[in-house]
Amino acid sequence: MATKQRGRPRSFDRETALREATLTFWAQGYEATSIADLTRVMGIGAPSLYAAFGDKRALFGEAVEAYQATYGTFGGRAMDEEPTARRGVARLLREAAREYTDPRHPRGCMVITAAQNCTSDQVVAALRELRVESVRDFRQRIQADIDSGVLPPHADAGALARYTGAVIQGMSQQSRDGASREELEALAELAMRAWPAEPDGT
Amino acid sequence: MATKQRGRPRSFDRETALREATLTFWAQGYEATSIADLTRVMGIGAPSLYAAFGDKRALFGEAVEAYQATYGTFGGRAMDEEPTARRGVARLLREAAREYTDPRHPRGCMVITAAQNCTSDQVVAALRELRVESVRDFRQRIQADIDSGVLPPHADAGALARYTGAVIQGMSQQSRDGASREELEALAELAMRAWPAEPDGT
DNA sequence: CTCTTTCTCTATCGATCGCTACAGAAAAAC
DNA sequence: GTTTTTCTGTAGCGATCGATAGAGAAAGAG
Repeated sequence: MATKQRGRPRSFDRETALREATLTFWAQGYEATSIADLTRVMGIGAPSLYAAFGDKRALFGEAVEAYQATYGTFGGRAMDEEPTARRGVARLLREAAREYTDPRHPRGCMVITAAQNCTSDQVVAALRELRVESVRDFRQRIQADIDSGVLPPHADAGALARYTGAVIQGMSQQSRDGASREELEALAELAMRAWPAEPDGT
Repeated sequence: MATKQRGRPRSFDRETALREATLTFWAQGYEATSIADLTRVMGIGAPSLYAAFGDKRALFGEAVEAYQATYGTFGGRAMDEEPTARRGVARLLREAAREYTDPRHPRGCMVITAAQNCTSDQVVAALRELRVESVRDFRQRIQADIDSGVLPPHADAGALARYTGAVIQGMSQQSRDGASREELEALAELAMRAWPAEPDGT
């Protein structure tokens, strides 16, 4: 694996370049980001970009993966670490308010925004699949709580899951439209009132 | 005003052409729609397009106006015709579920989707202003109900307004991701549970 | 050192972008 | 009919798009 490479080694750090590309795709979207934009922020020439990452679509794919592995982990962590679906979603929304307005990186969620108005069906479908998948995960988690009596039997797991996805997408859009962290936190707290109460009253 | 025009009259119907342009901008967004796309769906040549509408941005501006004057009227009508802000928003969300999934036109809301990932700051800002304005209108309507005792005094008009905007944007995105009318209706009904109750219990 | 391999830089490819000059066609004014 | 005005179709403008060919530079292998 780590065998000595022959020939001239690349003169830039691949991870750093990918991180810059990720931030640019996040801020501007897939199609609105040109190769010229990428070579500028990555600090490399076009041939180096193509040699290291394939083509624009492959680079975007790696950027989405890098996003999910870093900035996008808070959602899954909230759902995994909290004891119930309701608590998980409440924490996820609370943390999304902070993440989506963090001044250290672009606003909103890359998976939601980066492939909007994109002429490549393949790119559109890839990110849509990630969004649909996360709603499916919400649903399974909520249904488990209904089955085990943590949520009342009349609760609608599908509707709650889709509602949660919609609130997240709305928060992403609101953050891009200028909403502050405090405003999104108030929005998130309000959104949780739509949930049925758990037996212990939380 | 209706004086006889000299010279050759235009051979296409301006309204019809604008309607087709609106549907295309709605489906694909501002930047992803090329002049070639527009001339094809409008059935005219590029010089006719520029003579009748100015340039691409002016045509998009007219398309947004045409959208608001037709497909986009249901929201304002719901808020105007219902006696309270809560009832107005409930009806707005219910009707959005139908509008956003109507098979006779593109899915979702044009004002929300058409300027995403757009390199023209001017176009981005124009649609954002429309979105911010509608949240401001929600807020004023809700605050009036709080002041008159229709909603409880502890209600937060700003948070409720922003929450409403976020739910609408989330519903638009969910419709584009494949949600059905029935699914969006369930989502809308759930979203209304976050509202404080009115004195009459509705 | 020389040889081999790989990366980097310049320059550019064909395609498409928004947009328009120009000439001919069509209809009202006379 | 002729003249005048405006629209339409062809053809193409300069700029930018994603992507690459080819030559030179830089490192390990021998």
